[in-house]
Amino acid sequence: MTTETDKTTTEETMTIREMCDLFEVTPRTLRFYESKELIFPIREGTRRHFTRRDRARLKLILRGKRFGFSLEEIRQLLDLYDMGEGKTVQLARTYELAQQHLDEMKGQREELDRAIAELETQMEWGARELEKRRSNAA
DNA sequence: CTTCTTACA
DNA sequence: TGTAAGCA
Repeated sequence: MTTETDKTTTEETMTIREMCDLFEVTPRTLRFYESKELIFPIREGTRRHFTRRDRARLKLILRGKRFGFSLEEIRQLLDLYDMGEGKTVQLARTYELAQQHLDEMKGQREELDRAIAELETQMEWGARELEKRRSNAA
C-alpha cells in the first residue's frame, strides 16, 4: 500500500510545491525545464500537475546535470528514451556522451591541478620574500 | 497566500 | 536561473 510519502513511485500527480520540496529545486527551475521541453506537466487551468513520468525525467535531468551534460543533451537523451528508439540506442548514446564528458572533466582537473601547483609555488616564494623583508626591517 | 506569465539581470 | 511586477 502506497502512502502519500512515496508519490515518486505512484501515479499520483504532484503540485509544483511538492516537486520542489522533493527534488530540492525552485519553481523557476521546473518552469524553465518545461519551457525547454524536458518535462511536460499536465495543466489544469493554469496550475501544473507533475506526473510520475515527469518525476522520472526530472531525476535523470538532475543527474545528467551533475555529470556535466547540457540541458540540450539531456533533452535529446530523454527524447530517445520515450521515442522507444530502442534501449540499446539509448544506452549507446548515453555511454558515448558520458565518455566524452568524463574526458572533458579529467582534462579540466589537470588544468586545475596545474593552476594549484603554480599558485602554491608562487605563495612559497611570497612567504620567503615576506620573511626576508621583515627581518631586514627589524 | 500560492501560482502563473513576462521581462530583465 | 534569480528576481520583480501584475494577475488570477
